[in-house]
Amino acid sequence: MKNLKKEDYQPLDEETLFVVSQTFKALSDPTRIRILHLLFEKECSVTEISNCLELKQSNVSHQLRFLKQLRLVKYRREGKTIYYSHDDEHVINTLQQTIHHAKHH
Amino acid sequence: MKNLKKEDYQPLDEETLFVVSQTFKALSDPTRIRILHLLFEKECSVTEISNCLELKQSNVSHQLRFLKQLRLVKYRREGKTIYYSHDDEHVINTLQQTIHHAKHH
DNA sequence: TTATAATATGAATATATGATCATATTAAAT
DNA sequence: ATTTAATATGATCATATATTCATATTATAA
Repeated sequence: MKNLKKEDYQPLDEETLFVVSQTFKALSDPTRIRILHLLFEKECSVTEISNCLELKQSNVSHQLRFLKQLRLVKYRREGKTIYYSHDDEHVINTLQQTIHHAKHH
Repeated sequence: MKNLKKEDYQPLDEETLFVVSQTFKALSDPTRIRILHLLFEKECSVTEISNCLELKQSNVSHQLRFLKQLRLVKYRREGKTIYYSHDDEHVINTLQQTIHHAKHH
C-alpha cells in the first residue's frame, strides 16, 4: 500500500476524537493522577484528599469537578461530607497499567 | 481503614508521576491522536501525514518531534524522505483500546 | 554548483490550563 | 437563628500548549 491518500484512510470521527482526547487529558495532569491513585486505596472525602496530598481544598474541588464531568469519579453525600470514588473501570485499568509500566521500565 | 492519613499512604514517586503524565499528555491532543491513528495503518512520511490529515507540514513535524522525544514513534531515512512508525507497544495498545472503548459506549 | 524536494527549527501568538484567593452554598450542631 | 464544618464556585493570573509563518537544513537531481 504505497502513497496512502485521503480516500484510502478511514479517519477517526470527530466525536470519538473528542472523547479520547478528553479522557487522556484527564490523566495527563500530575494532580489528577495523584487524586485518582489515592482513590485506588479507598473512597475519600475532599478534605481527606486535601490533607493526604497536601493540596488546597479548592484545587481538589476543581479537579474533582473535571473528573466528575468525564464520569471518571462518582460521589455520595453523608451529612456535610462528600465521598468520592472511581467510576470508570476502563480508565482506571488504563491508569493502573501505565503506572505499573512506568515503574518497571 | 478510616481517616486515611499521610503516613498510611504510599504516594507515587516524582519520576513515575512525570513519566505517566507525559505519556498521557502525548495522547491528549487530537492532532497527535490522529497522527498515531494513521500510523496504525502503516509507516508514513511527513508529507503523507500532512496530506492525509490536511495538516501543515511544520505542524506535523513539531508533533512528531514531541512523539519522538517520548519514544512513541521511530523513524528511518530513505533519501530525502523520512518514514515514521510506532515505537511503543504499550502506549499503542492503550490508545487502540481507548478508541475502541469510546466508539462502543 | 544550482535548483528542488523533504523535513526541521525558531519565533510569534492566541488559546488553554492549573493554581490560588475570596466568597458562596449546604448541612448540621448549638 | 447563629455558628461552624465541608464543599463548591467564580475571577484572576501565570504558565503551558498548539499552530502558523518564515527560514534553515539535508539530500538528491539536473
